[in-house]
Amino acid sequence: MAAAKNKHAAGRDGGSVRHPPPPQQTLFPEDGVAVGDIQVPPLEPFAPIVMQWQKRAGRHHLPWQGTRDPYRIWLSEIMLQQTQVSAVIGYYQRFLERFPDIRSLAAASQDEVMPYWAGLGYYARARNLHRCAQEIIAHWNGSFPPTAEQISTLPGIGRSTAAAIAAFAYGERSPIMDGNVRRVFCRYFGIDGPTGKTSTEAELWETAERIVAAAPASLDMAAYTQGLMDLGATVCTRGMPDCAACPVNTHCIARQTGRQTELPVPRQKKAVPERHCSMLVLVREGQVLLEQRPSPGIWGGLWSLPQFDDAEALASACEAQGLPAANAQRMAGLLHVFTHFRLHIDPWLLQATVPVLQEAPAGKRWTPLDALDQAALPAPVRKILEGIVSTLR
DNA sequence: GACACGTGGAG
DNA sequence: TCTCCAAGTGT
Repeated sequence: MAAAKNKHAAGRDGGSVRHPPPPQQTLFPEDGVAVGDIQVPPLEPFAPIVMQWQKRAGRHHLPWQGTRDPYRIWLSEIMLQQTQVSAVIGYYQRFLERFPDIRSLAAASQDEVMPYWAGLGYYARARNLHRCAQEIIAHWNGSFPPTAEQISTLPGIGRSTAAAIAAFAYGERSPIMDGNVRRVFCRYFGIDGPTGKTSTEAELWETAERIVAAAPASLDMAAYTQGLMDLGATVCTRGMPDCAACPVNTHCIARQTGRQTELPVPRQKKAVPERHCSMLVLVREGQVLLEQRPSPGIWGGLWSLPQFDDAEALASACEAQGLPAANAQRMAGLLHVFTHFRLHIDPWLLQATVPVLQEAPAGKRWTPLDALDQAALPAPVRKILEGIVSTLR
């Protein structure tokens, strides 16, 4: 154990954990901070302290807590990928009501599943979730594989999510690595490489493994795992961490060096391109024409408005179908921001007074305006249609 | 390693 | 308004 701890403390070739500067030197001479006072964080007590803190001061009443049902744990972990707790709670409860177990999910069609994910984002998660359910029914006799390594072979489940499921459902000692853990570790161990960089991520994973390896066999892995995330979410927060409330503050490198707001170091950001499109809101007899988005791709599997590069393309497509494009009214435009581009949307409302497109073309569907609640709409499309419905009323 | 993939909350 | 980024994974 001492060897492992020492190896970690010393930092490895190319790693960014720093050797403590020699004693008598000062890191910030103007502040008079004696570097000799800075201790390399000890590894062994970390996990037990976090575990005990979780039991005392962590979160215990989130909807997916208090169960060891892998299905519920899995669902929550997928929904929580890159998504804040507050956004997930409602979706989680509605989803479970409709699909209470893995068998009901596997038996459903993707079109039955997507409405329960619409608005949550990252729709490949829902498609993979559905595929995963069917795979578990078909190849794992309806129950989750017994180890994190096996769980991680399933669609939509990477190393961290697999570890979380195994830790919460089985108590397996596999570490997770998410935004919370990343922030806590970067600060506590003074890891200052850019997050996302391969070497930094490798160092973080290795740190996570060493902590678990150094912990006593009595460690409650579920509580430790939860505690790590609770710590990052409620104490070691991004903006202004509450170091006074932190159970591991004494050895935290960031706190000792006043670098709480510098760590973790974000990776450099790229310019976000702008895109434009026009969307057709074709209304006929209280119904609107929707078009299913191809997957993979943005909004894959959801039902959106027919989309065109610009107003001219929209108009010629209308005319080609015998629709009076000249009667289309331009509605208020809106800007929708994605991670990797910004989309300017110009919606055009066309109310057909005579029967048009009696049969919806392939990949399209007439949807009653009063059934949009249950439709799998992208967020901005829902916004557009809500505006239209209130206008027509 | 780079990029695709959503949405909304916080500061 | 604008930036950052949240219980990441797949290609």
